[in-house]
Amino acid sequence: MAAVGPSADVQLLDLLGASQLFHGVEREVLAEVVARAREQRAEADRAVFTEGEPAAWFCVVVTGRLKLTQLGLDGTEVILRFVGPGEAAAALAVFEGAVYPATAWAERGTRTLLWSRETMQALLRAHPALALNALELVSGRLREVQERFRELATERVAQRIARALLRLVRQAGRKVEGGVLIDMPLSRQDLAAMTGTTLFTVSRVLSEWESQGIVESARERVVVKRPHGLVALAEDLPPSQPGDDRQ
Amino acid sequence: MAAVGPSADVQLLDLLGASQLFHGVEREVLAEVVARAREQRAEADRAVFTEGEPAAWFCVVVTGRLKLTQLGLDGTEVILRFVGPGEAAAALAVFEGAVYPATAWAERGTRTLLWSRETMQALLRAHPALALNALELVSGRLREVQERFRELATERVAQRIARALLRLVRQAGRKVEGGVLIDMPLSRQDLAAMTGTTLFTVSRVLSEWESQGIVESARERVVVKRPHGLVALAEDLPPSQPGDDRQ
DNA sequence: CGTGCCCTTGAAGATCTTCAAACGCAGTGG
DNA sequence: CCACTGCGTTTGAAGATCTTCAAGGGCACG
Repeated sequence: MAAVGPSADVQLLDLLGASQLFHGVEREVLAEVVARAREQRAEADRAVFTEGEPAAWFCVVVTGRLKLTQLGLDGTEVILRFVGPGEAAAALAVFEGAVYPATAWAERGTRTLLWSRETMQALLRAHPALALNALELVSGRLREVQERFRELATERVAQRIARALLRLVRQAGRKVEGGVLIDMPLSRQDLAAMTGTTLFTVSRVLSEWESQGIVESARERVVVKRPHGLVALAEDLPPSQPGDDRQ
Repeated sequence: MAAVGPSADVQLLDLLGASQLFHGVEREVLAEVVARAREQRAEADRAVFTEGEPAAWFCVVVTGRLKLTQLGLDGTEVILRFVGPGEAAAALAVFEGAVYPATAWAERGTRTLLWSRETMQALLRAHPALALNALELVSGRLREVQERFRELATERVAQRIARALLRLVRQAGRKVEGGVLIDMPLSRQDLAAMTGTTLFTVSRVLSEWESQGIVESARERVVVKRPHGLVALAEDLPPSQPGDDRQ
């Protein structure tokens, strides 16, 4: 872990200035925020922070990605969401609770900015605009989790997997020949942990969709070939035809 | 709907002063807040606000209770939570989004305080302490929904029903002879909508628990006779003995 | 070239939903 | 006062959905 040097400041200012939490705050405040940050390269296979531990650091991803998980009583892992560049993690821990409500796993090569809980709370108190941004941030996240809760409560597995893939396309989609690649390592187990099912069921569903030409999948890799097909499945509409996806 | 008269001010000041959103703010601010509120008696069988409609009012319950629901695509109703006296509803709608993310149904005799979206946002901007309270409020709610999400994703129906009952005991429990009454009209369908199952399954589970002496239930009414029994079910522990509950 | 990890597939079965029928209590109106 | 009626509830039976367990395949990486 190292203090942020002046050379990195410009990039970081841009990153934070475009982030939901810090957007719209004055340049001088942003400079103060950057000055108080510590940068860290996350080590692979080690959690950046761990569910249940005292909340010490607020976190913004610079490059790479975090995976936020919770553990069920029986040890089943649930994936809450992925955190990409410019996005914040551990907001809850710092704004409200005393412990992290989730564990954060870093992809290889992930770099993060960290602020201590105390620093973050001081910044919020000193700059009301920041507190309002934080309120918006957390509110948006609440809306999203409530929606996922409703989906989990009312929809079948295939439908939920379709939704998960569509979210991932929006979040990490990259156009490739013949479709949209979800540009991150994504195992069947990951998809299962996102949708409240098992890796076996995910495997079966993806195989079925592959035979219908909706997706193409390999080891930790999914390409969505016909997004409209997934939308139809997610919205529980009559299945679309292969031709429906041309634009 | 009527402006709040001076005679009601003292009670309302107490109620708001003790609420999560307004606690700790200065008396004069609180007075301003009350002055800007409108009080409303909710009509039975009519929604106080409706999912998907433009967010116009922020809401705090004075007496009675609101039931917040969402609709699934197929019309299945999901209950997000209940809102009691001093608690806020439609926080999301006002702090972040443009539309209500849920529908609010009032119990008979429910009275609410309402602030327009614009008023609420002006108050937040004018009083940073209020924004920090709001941040804490929404953060706490996010933590709670994430936990319920995990439960829905990892636990069996009976376990989730046990948890729902324990939450209701905490929220609306009233000691009665032989147990704790959940002091509100609570149908099997309600419990099903809280836990992502069907009223039939809830009925079967409650019948089973009744035969074990854990609960006693009637039409829209549940008495928890052995809370520890429910805790054991919720935590997936070996079943407790009837004697375990004496204090 | 082996080894580990992820993935696939089948079969069996648990869990839960769906549908149908009927019960019983509460409130209503005769 | 009583029958009627509506609504929440119960219960059984059938079956859909999904999980669990087992076995094996295949790709990437060392």
